[in-house]
Amino acid sequence: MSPKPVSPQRTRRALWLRDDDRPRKPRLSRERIVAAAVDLLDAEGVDGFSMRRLAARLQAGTMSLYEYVPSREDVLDLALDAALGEIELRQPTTAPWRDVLAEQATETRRVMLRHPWVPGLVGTRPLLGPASLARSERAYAALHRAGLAGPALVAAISALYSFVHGFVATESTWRTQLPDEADEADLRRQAEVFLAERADLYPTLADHARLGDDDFDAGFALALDTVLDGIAARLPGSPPSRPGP
Amino acid sequence: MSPKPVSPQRTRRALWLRDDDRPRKPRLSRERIVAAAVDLLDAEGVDGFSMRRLAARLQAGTMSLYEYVPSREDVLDLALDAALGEIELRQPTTAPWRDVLAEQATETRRVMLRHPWVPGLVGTRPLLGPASLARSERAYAALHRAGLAGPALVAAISALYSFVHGFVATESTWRTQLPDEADEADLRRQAEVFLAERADLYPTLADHARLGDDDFDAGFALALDTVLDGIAARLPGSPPSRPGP
DNA sequence: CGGGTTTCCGTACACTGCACGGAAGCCCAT
DNA sequence: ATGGGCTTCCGTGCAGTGTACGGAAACCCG
Repeated sequence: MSPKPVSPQRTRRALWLRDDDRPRKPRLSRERIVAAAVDLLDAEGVDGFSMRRLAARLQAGTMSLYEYVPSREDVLDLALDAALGEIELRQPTTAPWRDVLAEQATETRRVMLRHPWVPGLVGTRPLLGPASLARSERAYAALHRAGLAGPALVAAISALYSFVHGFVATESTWRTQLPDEADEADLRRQAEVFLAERADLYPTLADHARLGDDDFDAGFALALDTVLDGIAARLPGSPPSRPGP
Repeated sequence: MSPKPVSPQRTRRALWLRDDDRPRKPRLSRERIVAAAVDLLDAEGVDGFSMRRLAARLQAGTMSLYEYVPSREDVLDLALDAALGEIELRQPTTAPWRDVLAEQATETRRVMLRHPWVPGLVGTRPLLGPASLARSERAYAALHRAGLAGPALVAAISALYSFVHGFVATESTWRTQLPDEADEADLRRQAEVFLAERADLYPTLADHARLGDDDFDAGFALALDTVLDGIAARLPGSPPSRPGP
């Protein structure tokens, strides 16, 4: 009655949902590999990342890595969670929700900018690593204590972190597109000209969007505040803004 | 006095900032190539995308493509903008800002879900193609007419589209992680178990986040409304919520 | 000291992006 | 008509990729 009895592995199941117990004693280790992967990614970006180069950094044969890690893709999963693990949260869990969330958001951005390959990967795989989950848990808890629950809670967190990830992703592509100071002014000017030439097509844009000439820090703070305002408006005991359908 | 007289090309300059005039008459064309690229990406995802496979689809030699397109990376830029060009906007520019923005956001999401490789690419390169710019222009115009300008305007748009991109990126990874109906229930259950097992570490999460079991449509609508509320609160002539620093 | 387990890794295969240089078609001036 | 130049097209080649396979060597415990 079952036409397909066993399909051995139809999609790569997220690393976090599997488990793996390897006893014994090595020269390499998963930790060492992941740490080296983060370094390599910092230095060369995701394009310059390869298993051979990673192994070389560890002074090991390429295939030795596969004793500790199932695939290149999984190394990226692990490196991503390791990087996100650098997010440090000083605010006590009992602090006002807005402070907790603001700190998380800015810290997340700081870490993502320190590892410019992170934003690109975040949009590519589900965040189920322990570091990601720990971060989510704190955010959920803060807003739950503020009175949200169920779908409204999920939506609020979702709005916040979708925004943070999206913002830093585009910020990061802009920043790495302007790598050294010399060409930076050059490219900015070129971008200005580019928009100015098309001012008939994009008049408002040409007027207001300075295309990466902006202060990203201030922009982030402003946009973050906007999102937090939106969340605040949905908290119990705040004026109903507009009736839903 | 100038130590580095000419550096031939230090980073790949965004395609849109270059120009290229090719007269004459071909069997291939940039349009045909880009259209085929979108098809290939739809069918095989970004991992299955290669210049050889693309050429095969066009019944052409691999190297013929390079007559029309400088590099694989540029093909991806072009395909991305082509896909974003499918965003259709029915609202007249004179409609209320909230309607314009809401339509843009949901249409963007629809298109991104129709081409599941799009969200992953968006976080990877600046959006300077004509389709992206046209979309931005409309959004800027709508909010400009509502009274925003300068950094506040930029921040509002930035909040909105960062959110949309971020949301659809994670939604998309979840969806493609659950490709066929058979395993879907399976993975959902596994994810539930996964969280339940760790309920001591992530209590709030285990309670409220159903981990992809949710209705993405409703979640998006809710979160989008939250962000729009935040923007509304910043419009001129709305009650000051909290004093800034 | 023998056998089993576990780390390490050389080799090999199928695949990638793209540089190079040649062939073949077209346009136009003479 | 003929020659030259430009522009398509693309075969070949190179350096590089992820990882399957199977062997070597080190260690543990009997």
